[in-house]
Amino acid sequence: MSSSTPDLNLAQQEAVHYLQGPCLVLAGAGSGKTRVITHKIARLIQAGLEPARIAAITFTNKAAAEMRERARGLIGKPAREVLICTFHALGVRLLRQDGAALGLKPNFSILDSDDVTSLLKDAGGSTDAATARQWQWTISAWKNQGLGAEEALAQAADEDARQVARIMAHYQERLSAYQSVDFDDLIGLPLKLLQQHPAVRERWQQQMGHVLVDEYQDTNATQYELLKLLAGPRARLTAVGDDDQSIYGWRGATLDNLRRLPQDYPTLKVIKLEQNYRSTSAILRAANNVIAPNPKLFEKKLWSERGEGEPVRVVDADNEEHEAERAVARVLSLRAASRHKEWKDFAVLYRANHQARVFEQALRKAQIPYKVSGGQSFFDRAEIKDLCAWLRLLVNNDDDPAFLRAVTTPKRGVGHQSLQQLAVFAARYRLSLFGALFSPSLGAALPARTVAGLHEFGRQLNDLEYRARHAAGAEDARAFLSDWLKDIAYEQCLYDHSDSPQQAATRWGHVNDFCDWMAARCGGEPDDSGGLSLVSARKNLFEVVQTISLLSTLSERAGEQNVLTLSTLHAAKGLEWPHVMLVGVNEGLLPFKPGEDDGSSPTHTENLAQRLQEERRLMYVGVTRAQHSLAVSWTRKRKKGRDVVSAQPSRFIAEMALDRQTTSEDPREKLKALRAEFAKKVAATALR
DNA sequence: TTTAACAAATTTTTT
DNA sequence: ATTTGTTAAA
Repeated sequence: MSSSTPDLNLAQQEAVHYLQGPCLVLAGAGSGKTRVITHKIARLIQAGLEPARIAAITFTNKAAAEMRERARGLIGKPAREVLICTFHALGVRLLRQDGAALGLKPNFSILDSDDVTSLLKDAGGSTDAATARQWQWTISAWKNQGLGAEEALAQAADEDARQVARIMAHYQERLSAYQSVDFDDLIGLPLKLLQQHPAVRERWQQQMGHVLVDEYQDTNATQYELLKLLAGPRARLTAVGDDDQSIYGWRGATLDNLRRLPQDYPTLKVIKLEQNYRSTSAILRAANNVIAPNPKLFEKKLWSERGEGEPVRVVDADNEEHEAERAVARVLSLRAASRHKEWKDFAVLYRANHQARVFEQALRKAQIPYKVSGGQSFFDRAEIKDLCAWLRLLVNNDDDPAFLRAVTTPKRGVGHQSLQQLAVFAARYRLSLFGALFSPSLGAALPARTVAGLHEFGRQLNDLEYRARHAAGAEDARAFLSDWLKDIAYEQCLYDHSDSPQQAATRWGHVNDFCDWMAARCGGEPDDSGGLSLVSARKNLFEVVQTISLLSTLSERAGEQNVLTLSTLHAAKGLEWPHVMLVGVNEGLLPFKPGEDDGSSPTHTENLAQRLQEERRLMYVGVTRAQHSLAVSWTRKRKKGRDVVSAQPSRFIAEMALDRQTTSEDPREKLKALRAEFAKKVAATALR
């Protein structure tokens, strides 16, 4: 156990030692909030609370993994019993345990975003994926406000909204038929559960001795309600957050939660962490300047003892390619300046995922190793989704979206036409697609060849399910998985469908990574359990499968590689690097301009101002990621759709109020000047 | 009716 | 560049 006088500053100590009631810690960027949370966990244990009764809630798996690691470093073994997980993982836990009260079986499936899109396409009778996405977005927003289909219909403003509300009703019917939930349900349903079932609520409140929330400013309305219920009447709650780093408004996060906390909890203790341990004063000054125009919810001023440091650089480039070249040049020159710098000391941050591409090319050309974080996740790969569909179907036979994917991989002569017919058949008899496979009257409804294919699929599945049920522990799981892959000849399938043999090999490699990872998890790896293993040890394959949808990265250890990081600003939150380059800081891109708004969403001026504030916070987050050096770059031209348009530097660059001489000159210009001079000389000598 | 090959359109941020 | 929708061949 840690000593009672940890090396914390006064504010941090106060936050850690205040156990009398609800507590809000306003933790500025780089002020050591993870440190405060882990020390507070230690303090709670020291004060006699059982580790298993402490919950620390984060937003991302990465944050949860880091906190778990730090807690273990500080507290040792008891840390393993502390529930450290994401909001969504907590929701899963609640629903697995008590979801029956809502008519949800413990083996329910979690649909990923793509499943939801295609489900909505189907439920709403749309051929257009873009409209389905729109619906998805609207429905998600409703759910995040705690609205169901009926309420949404009742309060819908126009016919459009009413139509989406009706589609939502269909969608919900499908979800319950499939025994499936979407991401928003993982918060909304647990909330409903605790609201409507007092016995369950009291049991969970009893269980929760103290709840700590990380990144509190990112909570949405339903998450806040859930938190309040979990913390219970005695409000054993520590919320840690920073209003200036609220960048998830588009996902339903609302700063109202920060505003309401002092009102809902009159005894709330508010503690500000204002000392920054991360950045130099030059960087911090730029950050403070950027955020200054925003209205303040809580007044706070960050300061640091790290010295003035290098001035923040502004870099201009002709276009994206040139910008990438200059970024690479900067990395190389910084690295040359001191031989101690490693690749992992550098990060390139940008607004949107697609901006990564140019930088990837430039880095590859310069042979600089890199990783892209915040891009598409490992589990979004087609080959992994194929396998997950099979596994999901094994766990939950009612999971029709999984069925549709699994039945066509590998191809077995059953195409969409047949599946359409099967769906009609299943709907008539109120069966799941899987259930319909074994109906005796199926033969009358579908052609014999198709039925044969379907039966073969069903037989395979039954066989697999039987074997999977008995697979526990790493060795069993590994054996099961490789048998299965052999059974369905998946490797062959990959080679048939890939463009090139080496692409197939890469994919097969992914599949093997996936299997290794699954097996490791079945063996009860202590490392990354997604917060779902109270009693780790050996796990059944089924238990592991159920948590996959929540994950994005395969191993949290990827961060330990010595490579440069490319990341979106959103994905960069909570991280830090010695040298950061903020790229594409252009008007229209960093204060993002929604493009031509075709009147589909009425944009109020008030809304627009809020959007700008959030963009500013995003810039603030980017600036505050840097420890020693920061460069901000923009391009004079940028691609907009197919054509190239001229572009302006972001207003945020001016707002940083940097000294004028910090603008670095382009080495190419220097070279050009030298050449010109040389040419003049040559011309002069030639004249003689 | 299925599948593979081909043309076309599309990008803010994520659990 | 990737991914969806369309068309032609098997």
